[in-house]
Amino acid sequence: MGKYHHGDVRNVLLQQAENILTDEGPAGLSLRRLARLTGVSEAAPYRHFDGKDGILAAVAIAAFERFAEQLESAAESHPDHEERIMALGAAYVQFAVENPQHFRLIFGRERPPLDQYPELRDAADNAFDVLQRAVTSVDRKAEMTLAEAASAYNRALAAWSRAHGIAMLVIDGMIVPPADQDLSSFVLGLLAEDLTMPVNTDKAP
Amino acid sequence: MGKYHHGDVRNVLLQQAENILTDEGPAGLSLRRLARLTGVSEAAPYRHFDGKDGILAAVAIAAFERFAEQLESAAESHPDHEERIMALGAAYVQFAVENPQHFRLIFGRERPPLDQYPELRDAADNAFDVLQRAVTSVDRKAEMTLAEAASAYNRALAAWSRAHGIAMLVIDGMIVPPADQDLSSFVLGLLAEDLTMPVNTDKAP
DNA sequence: TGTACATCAGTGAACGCGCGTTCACTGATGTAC
DNA sequence: TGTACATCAGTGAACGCGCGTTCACTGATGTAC
Repeated sequence: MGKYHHGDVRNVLLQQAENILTDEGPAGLSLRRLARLTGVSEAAPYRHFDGKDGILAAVAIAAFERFAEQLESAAESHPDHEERIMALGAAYVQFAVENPQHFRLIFGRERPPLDQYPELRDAADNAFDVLQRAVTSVDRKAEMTLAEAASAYNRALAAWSRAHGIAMLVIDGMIVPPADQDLSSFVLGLLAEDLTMPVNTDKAP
Repeated sequence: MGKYHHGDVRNVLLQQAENILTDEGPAGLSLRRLARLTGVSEAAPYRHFDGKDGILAAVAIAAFERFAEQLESAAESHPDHEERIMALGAAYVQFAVENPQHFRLIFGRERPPLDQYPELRDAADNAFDVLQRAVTSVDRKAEMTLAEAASAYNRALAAWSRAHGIAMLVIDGMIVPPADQDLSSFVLGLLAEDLTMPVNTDKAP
C-alpha cells in the first residue's frame, strides 16, 4: 500500500469535507483540519483544489446538485400545477431541514463567489431554474401574454420566498415544527395560508 | 485631556462596533480590531464587556430594539388587520434591506447564544412578540375558540416566513427587486400572492 | 525488454497573520475621616 | 480642608492558537525509444 499516488486523495478529501460540513457547518471547514482528518500532509489538498475556496466550491456544487435533484423529483411527481408548487415548497424545506449545513453553505456568506467558479454558478442556476420552471410552467397550452408571464414570475418569487423563509426560520430554530404532525404537512399548511383573507375563518380545503 | 477615565469608552466602543458591523458584517468584527479602531489598548474592551460575545450581544440587543420599533410603528399606523399584516411584512423587509448586516447578526450564527444573555433573549422575544401580536390580534371583539387561535398562530408563522424569505433572498442578492418600483410595493405584491389560485389569472384587487 | 527521463502526487517545514484572552502594572478618581 | 487609601479604567506585553499558503524536496508512476 504505497502512500504515494493512491489516486483517491481527491475523493477522500471531498468526502471528509462533507463530513466536517455536516458536523459543524461551513465555519468549521478549515483546510488544515481537513488535511489532518484525511491523514495527509497540510499541503496535499493544494494538489487537487484551488485553495480553500476551491474545496468549498466543490462541496457547494455537489450540494446544489443534490438540492436540484430533490426539487426536480418533487416537481415531476405532481402533474397538477398547484400541487406541484406545494410539493416543491415542501421538498425545499425538507432539504434544508435534512441538510441544514449544506443549505447554509449554499446560501450563506461562506459560499465562494459565483463569478469565480463557473461550475458553481451553473449548479446554482440549474437549481433555481428547476424551481422557476416548475412554478411558472402552466401545464396547459402555453403562450402567455406579457402580463401573464410577469404574473407567473412573481408567483415563482413568492413561492420561493415562502419556502426559503420557512426553511431558514426552522433551521435557525426560530420556528419549531409541531411534533405531532409531519414536517411536510406543516409546511404545506404554511405555504397555503392566504394573508389576504380575514383571520378567524374556518379553513375549508 | 486625560486619557484615563474619559468615561465614554464604552459608548465609543459600541459606536465603533456598529461601524464595523455596518461596513463588513459580523464576521469582520474582531475585538482587537475594534480596540485598535477605537484608539484604545487591546485589553481595554474587557473592562466594559464580557469578552467578544458580550460586545456582539450588546450590538445585537440594540439591533433588535431598533427592529422592534420599526415593526411596531408600522403596525400602529394600520388599524385594519389585513393592511397591518402587509405593512408589517414590508417593514420587516425594509429593515433587512436597509440594515443587512444587522439583520444577519440578529438571525445568523454569530449571534451569541440567547440563553447566555438574558437581555438579548428579551430583546429578541420582544421583537417577535410585536410581530405575533400584530398578526394574531384581530381588531374586533376578541375571544377566539381554540381552533381560531391555532389558525391565527399559523397565520403569524406564515406571514413571518414570507417576510423573512423575501428579506433573506433580497439581501443575499438572489432576488433583485425591480428598479422601476419601490421596494415596499414590490414586497406587498409578493406577500399577497396566493399560491392556491391558478397562475394565469388577471389579478384584481 | 530495459533504461532514461519527465511528470505527478505527496511531504515536512516554515512564512506571517490576526485572533481572544490574561497578566501584572500604573495612573487617575472618589471617598472617609 | 487635607490626607490616606481603596477603587476604577486603562496600558503594554505576552500566552498560545489555528489558519491559508508557499517552498524546495522526494518518491512513485508513466512514457519514449
